[in-house]
Amino acid sequence: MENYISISQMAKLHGITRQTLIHYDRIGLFTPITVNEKGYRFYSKYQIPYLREICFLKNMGIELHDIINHFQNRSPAKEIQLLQKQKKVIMAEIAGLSKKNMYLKQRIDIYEEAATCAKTHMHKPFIKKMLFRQAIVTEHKQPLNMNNFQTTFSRLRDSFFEKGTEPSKGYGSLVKLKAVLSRDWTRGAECFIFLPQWHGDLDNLVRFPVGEYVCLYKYGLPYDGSYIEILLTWIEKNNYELCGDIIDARLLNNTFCLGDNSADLRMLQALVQKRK
Amino acid sequence: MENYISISQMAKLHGITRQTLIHYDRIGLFTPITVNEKGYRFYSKYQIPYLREICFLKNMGIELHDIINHFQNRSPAKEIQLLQKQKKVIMAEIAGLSKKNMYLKQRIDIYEEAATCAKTHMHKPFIKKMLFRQAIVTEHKQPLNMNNFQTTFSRLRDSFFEKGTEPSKGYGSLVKLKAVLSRDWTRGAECFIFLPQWHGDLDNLVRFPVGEYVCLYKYGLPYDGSYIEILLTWIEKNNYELCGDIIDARLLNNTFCLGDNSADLRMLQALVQKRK
DNA sequence: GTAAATTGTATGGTTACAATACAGTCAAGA
DNA sequence: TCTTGACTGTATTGTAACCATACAATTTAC
Repeated sequence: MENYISISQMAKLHGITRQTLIHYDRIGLFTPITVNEKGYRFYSKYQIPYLREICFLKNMGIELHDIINHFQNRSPAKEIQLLQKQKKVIMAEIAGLSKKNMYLKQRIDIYEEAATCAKTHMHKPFIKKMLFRQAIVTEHKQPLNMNNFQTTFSRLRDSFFEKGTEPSKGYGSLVKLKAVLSRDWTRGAECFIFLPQWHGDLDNLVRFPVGEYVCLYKYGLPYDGSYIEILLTWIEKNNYELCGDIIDARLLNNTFCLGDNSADLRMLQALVQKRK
Repeated sequence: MENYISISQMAKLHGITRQTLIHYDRIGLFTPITVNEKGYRFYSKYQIPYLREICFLKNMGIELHDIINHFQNRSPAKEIQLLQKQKKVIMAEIAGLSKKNMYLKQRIDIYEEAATCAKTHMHKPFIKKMLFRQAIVTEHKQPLNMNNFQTTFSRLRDSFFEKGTEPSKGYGSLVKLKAVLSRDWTRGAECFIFLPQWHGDLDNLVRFPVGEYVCLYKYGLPYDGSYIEILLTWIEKNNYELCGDIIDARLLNNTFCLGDNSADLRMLQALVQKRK
């Protein structure tokens, strides 16, 4: 067996294992050039480029099944087709992973804000510049109890998010401007979900303007008048005026606080401008 | 069972299947809030956010096993850790896929060149500007037969490429300048593999300069004097002069032409400049 | 001649379900 | 009341590309 290569040598030469070569033999992808009377597999030097090619295609993520088919009837033209097809697959995978990356970043950002900023600013209004944000919105089902909150949110979510996309930038409730003026906080109350990406025309779309917002971290349920009053008092005292609905954004997923609303961290955000 | 949600409804609400919920029940990831005397599973509305969270983490690519562990002892701080860890995983995956994408592009480029350009230019010298290229190189083992070609190439390959990286830009042989001058083509003959990416200091590195190359497509083995003569004659006639070793690059993997060297497409490339 | 290395086959495990088979349960219409 | 169809349960097999392991036979090295 001078000019033959044993299975372990062949495996070592390609950075794969003996098991893998046995597997390839079984599925008919790559078989030894000869087998002796004891059943030992022997490969030839000239099979090396073939196995390299198989390993290359495998490393490119092509399924063994497809590699087998490809080798049934191989030509440079067909190889180009196969590689181009796989390139598309890989680009689609990269696109998918990038999206996941974005969702993760958005979530992490929210949680980190909740973990750090909230401690220092708790219950005290402060000014913060907010970037442009979009949300989908719907009116809260009345009366405002936990059950209806759930229902409204679920419905809103299902109206937009297919499985796969995730509302990773958070969600919350709106205290409408007219509600503020009438001190009837839940009047026309709305529920929203921030959109993770830009979207054009949607009929229930809200665009939150860039600008200075008076913010306040708090725990508990939305539409809690006491915090809104604190916010309004601060705005008055500091010579600002309210320019729109007040956002009551939930920072932590409510699975962190089932049965304990005191752990439900939220952030009030009110767009303001200096009074002239 | 007024306020309960059946398994199929719950599945539909989350864009998953009944099977999946049964599976989650079995592995203890997400169990129904109650089971009736007939064994029917019933979920609660308040479990929806939990399942959403599970689906989110799952869609981010986190293993169910890790999600189970995470829910054993969950806190915002630990969730941040989990998400950041997953973000790193995903970024590593993107990096890996991008590399594959590059390898595929390089292969496709070579094959397309072989498929299109070769037909029009076959056996006729032409001028082409080449970009900067790097290769690792080693001397051919003498005598120059198929066996030694294989051996030299394998050894060169193994000296640099670990499993995972791929010599996707092609490889070939060098006809040394001194060999050309002495008309003894295989004198000091060398074997090289183009590097897919920039590399700094390597002891067997060759950098092929940017510049004008006289090229010629041909089939067959390297060190075939007749084609080199054609090239040299053309250079002379067109008032150029040879400025370095002649590259004999293999364009198609030799698995396309085992036992039929006439199908072995190669390209001679000789760096030249106009004679003053 | 013996010990160590290598080879063979066979089986179970991995992940997150999908598909299928088969039986029991439930609500609605004839 | 009976039947029909929709829904539920459990159980089993299959997926992809191997890895790990067990155990027996064979070869190689000393």
